[in-house]
Amino acid sequence: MLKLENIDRVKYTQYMFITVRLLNNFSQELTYQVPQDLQSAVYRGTLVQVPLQKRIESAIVIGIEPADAVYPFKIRMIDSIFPFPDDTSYRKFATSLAAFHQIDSLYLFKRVKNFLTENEDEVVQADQEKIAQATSVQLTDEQIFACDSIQEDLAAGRYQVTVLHGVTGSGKTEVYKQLFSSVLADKKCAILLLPEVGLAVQFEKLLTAQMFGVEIFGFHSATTIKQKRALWQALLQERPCIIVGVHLPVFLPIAHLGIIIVDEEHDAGYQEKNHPKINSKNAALLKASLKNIPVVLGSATPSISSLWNIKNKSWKLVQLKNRFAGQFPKVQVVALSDKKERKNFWISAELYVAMQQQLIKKEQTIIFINRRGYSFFVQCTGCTYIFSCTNCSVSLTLHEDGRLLCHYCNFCLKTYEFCPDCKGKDFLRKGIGTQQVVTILQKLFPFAKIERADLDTTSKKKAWQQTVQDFYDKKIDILVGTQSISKGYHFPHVTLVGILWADINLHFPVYNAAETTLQQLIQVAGRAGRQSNDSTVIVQTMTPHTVFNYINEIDYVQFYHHEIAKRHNVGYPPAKHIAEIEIRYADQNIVEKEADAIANFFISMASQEILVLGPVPAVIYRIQKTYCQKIFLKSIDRTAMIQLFAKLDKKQFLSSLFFTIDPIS
DNA sequence: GGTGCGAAGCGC
DNA sequence: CGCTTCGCACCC
Repeated sequence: MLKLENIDRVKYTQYMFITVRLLNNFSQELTYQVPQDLQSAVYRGTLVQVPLQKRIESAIVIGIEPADAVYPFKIRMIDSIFPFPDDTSYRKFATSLAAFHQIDSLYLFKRVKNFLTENEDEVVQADQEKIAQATSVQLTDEQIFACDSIQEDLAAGRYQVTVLHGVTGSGKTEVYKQLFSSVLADKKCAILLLPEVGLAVQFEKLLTAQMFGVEIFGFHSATTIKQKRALWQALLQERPCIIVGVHLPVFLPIAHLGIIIVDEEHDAGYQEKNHPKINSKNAALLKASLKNIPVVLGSATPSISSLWNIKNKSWKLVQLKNRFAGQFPKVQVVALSDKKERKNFWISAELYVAMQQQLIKKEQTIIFINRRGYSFFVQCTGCTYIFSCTNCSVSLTLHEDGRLLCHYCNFCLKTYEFCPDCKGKDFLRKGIGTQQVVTILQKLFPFAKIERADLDTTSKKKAWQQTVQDFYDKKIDILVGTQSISKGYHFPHVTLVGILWADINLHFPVYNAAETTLQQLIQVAGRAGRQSNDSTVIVQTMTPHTVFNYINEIDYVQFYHHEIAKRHNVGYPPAKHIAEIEIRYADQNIVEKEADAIANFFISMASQEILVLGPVPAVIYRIQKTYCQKIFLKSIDRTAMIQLFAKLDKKQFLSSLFFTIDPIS
């Protein structure tokens, strides 16, 4: 064993010198040597294990140094090379993504390393979903056309985005399966993204059941460490496989990737919940463009921005217009404002009659409402005091058991007998929730079997599964639910869907409220009539709005023309881009002062085509005892906004800064 | 004089 | 970041 102190400079030169950056948050660059037998495998970007003081750390090679360099300190030898799949575009991908989000360029490497070094014990159990077993089917002409079109891009090896607009029940999955088969036959991998873990698990099972002799890996928060390691092994060995997940699959280095499919591409779930708010659909587009492979964006309700890109970025549009089975439901819009005689404010005469018919025909009904809990808030009639959370600036929500809960931090108030302000005892309850609806319906239809399925009950996984199974088995007549039932479930015996308050989110202060509301309504409406030719959707609204003209799936694309004009007029995505800067700190005064300083900096530095808005306190300006201010930038040019933010010296502020391009609220 | 904890310093 | 070392308060 050679002692380092004894090696003179001549002997040094037989080694290679490298500078590395550690994958923890230690940002200083360090220099190491590489022993001769490892030299041929070390490049810029190679992951290595290096000794640091008394431990071994992971690091990335950022530079190769001249062999005759002299250092004023002892140079230690790297320990080993970290096994990493041979993905030639990965470094470019990682740095581009980091630049886009204005974060550390090693961010992706850190995440990949973290999942490889995760502890064995923490195993999250996935939802067990029932898969309707569909044997392989003869493709329709539409499906064949879609496959052929995308296969052309596959064969040509080009980056081409295809928006696959397929109405609910049109068999997009069959197209995906076909594409996977050809990619795998070519000894390449495929990525399938879904907007939430539950759906990813479902698809993983469906593909496993329907595609034989194919390696399928789930890669999301519900996959066990063992499964993740098996996937990593497969990637190292460059075995062809399908990787299913929400965000993580696009972050992986993959040697031979053939295609990326993003299902339900309009869904907000693709944006990560925490900063950096990486949108895996966008990340997929970046990855595919660097690798020259096709991307398929599937949806029954494609996003306005994707439809815009068909016009403006030569994306392709392929449509599946026909349902496999069953006809589209009849959509009926009724006004809740109308003072017609009815038993309860929330149940219109039309809905009441339709539900009664259902019970007589012994067919199932879904009642949809997008609110959690019993009602919105509790207000004192004496002094108008509203109970709100002590940590967050939002009103507390009343639950069935009388508790008041904060939806952001789970703060809980058990009793509220007296108003803390005026000691009054009279309270007003506003709004509507699933629990209240169940109570109302139970009164109206005393003999019907009614169950609820919202986020509250969904968190109790077992009970939720049982409810879904019971509904599937027709043990329940009426299911009252929130978002959670609108995705991925096929209840063939449902012939009536009632949407209680369709415009509940329509007047929310976000630019895409109409788009997301319509997408949600179509999604829910699509639960009806998967097997029947006579089904109905009743949409109850407080105030009339043009989006309700487009609920019929066939008309969806028409909505684009209506909506895009509005986006142009007010300068919102996709016509213009938005950058959001969040400024957070525990002290309110400091947050406000620093937010002003940052806004002034932007105003002084911004070019003509960047608009600076704010600072404004965030809608929920206090979450878990942290204050938050926001500044928005608006411009056609995303890069210009990124460069402007990059110019800001972040170290001078106490507040944490978070930067997001085109955030989804 | 021992110890316990937070701040400061260092890593190749 | 993770680990070691330094220094001061506090022990009774």
